[in-house]
Amino acid sequence: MNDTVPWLSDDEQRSWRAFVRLHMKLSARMAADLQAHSGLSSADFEVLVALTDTAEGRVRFQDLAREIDWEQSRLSHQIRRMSKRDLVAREECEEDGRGAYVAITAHGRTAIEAAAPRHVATVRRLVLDHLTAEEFAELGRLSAKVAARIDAA
Amino acid sequence: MNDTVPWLSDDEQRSWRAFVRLHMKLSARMAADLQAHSGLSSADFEVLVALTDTAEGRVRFQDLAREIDWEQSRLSHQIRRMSKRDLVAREECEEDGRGAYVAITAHGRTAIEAAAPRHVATVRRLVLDHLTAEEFAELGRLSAKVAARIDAA
DNA sequence: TATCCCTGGTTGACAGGTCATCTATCAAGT
DNA sequence: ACTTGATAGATGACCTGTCAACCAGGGATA
Repeated sequence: MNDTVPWLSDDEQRSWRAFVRLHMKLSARMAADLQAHSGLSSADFEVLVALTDTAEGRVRFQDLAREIDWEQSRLSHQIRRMSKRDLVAREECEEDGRGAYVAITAHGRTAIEAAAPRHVATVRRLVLDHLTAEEFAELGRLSAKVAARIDAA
Repeated sequence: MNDTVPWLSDDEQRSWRAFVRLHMKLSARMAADLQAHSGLSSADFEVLVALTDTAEGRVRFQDLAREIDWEQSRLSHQIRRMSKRDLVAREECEEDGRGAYVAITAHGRTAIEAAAPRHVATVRRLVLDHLTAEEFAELGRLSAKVAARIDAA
């Protein structure tokens, strides 16, 4: 089995490690910054963004899970915890007795609106400021290219 | 405060989301694959790689933590769990009564040697195969560039 | 309406991570 | 020796994520 899989070359190895390292540092920093300044975790933020992206401010569990690419049960746990903090609320689903809606609360809306500007500023400070517009666009293009094929691979 | 922070443009937003999305999918897939085929978590893998990278197969806690950029306590917990599974062992430090070494066990070595080829294959299948050599090098270059400045920012 | 399976969502147990706090040892200065 | 402060690492509480098992409501079929 070992024979059929060529190891990474030195250059490839360097690139790969840089890539992994960037993701590690970035997600750690962004999460810490968000938590410290707005009291929201990355998970909270992601859910709230998805909710504000919809017109009605409420979505079916399934749809939300698909939208942010999470497992069902992860979302279920997360929503339970967020409910306790009054960031979102569960609502019954009239059309389907099994289903349920997740709705953003007024408090949740306040929280994300307060958090968003700083979040954007952080993205700029940690990433955008260090790249030219072309470089950042290229990073996006390459990311999209790979991401699109990951599901199939 | 809102006024001083320009929102992301549509293009920037697209790039950023693609970037984040790639990270999410990739780490999820790699972790699942590793776990399923070798019984190791990403955390286990990272620790074992760092240990095999050293000549003696053992390192001081501090050095290991710095090497893989983890918090002290995270490493401590992780090593305790890995010890129970006989992947690593704690060893006393003669030079410094406070210190301790983490050493890879024979079983740990076997485990990582079994896991590595498939891991590399997965990196190839999910990422390298979808990019040209130039594109991948560029991805590495951009990652390194940003990562280098994150600590200071 | 009884039976079957499918689907939407929940739950409990457990691994992983962070934070604050604790213990033990070292290294200086007195 | 004796305090004092810094350093190495451990620990407990608590939050997050995964997995597998579960429960309840649809929808079809007989």
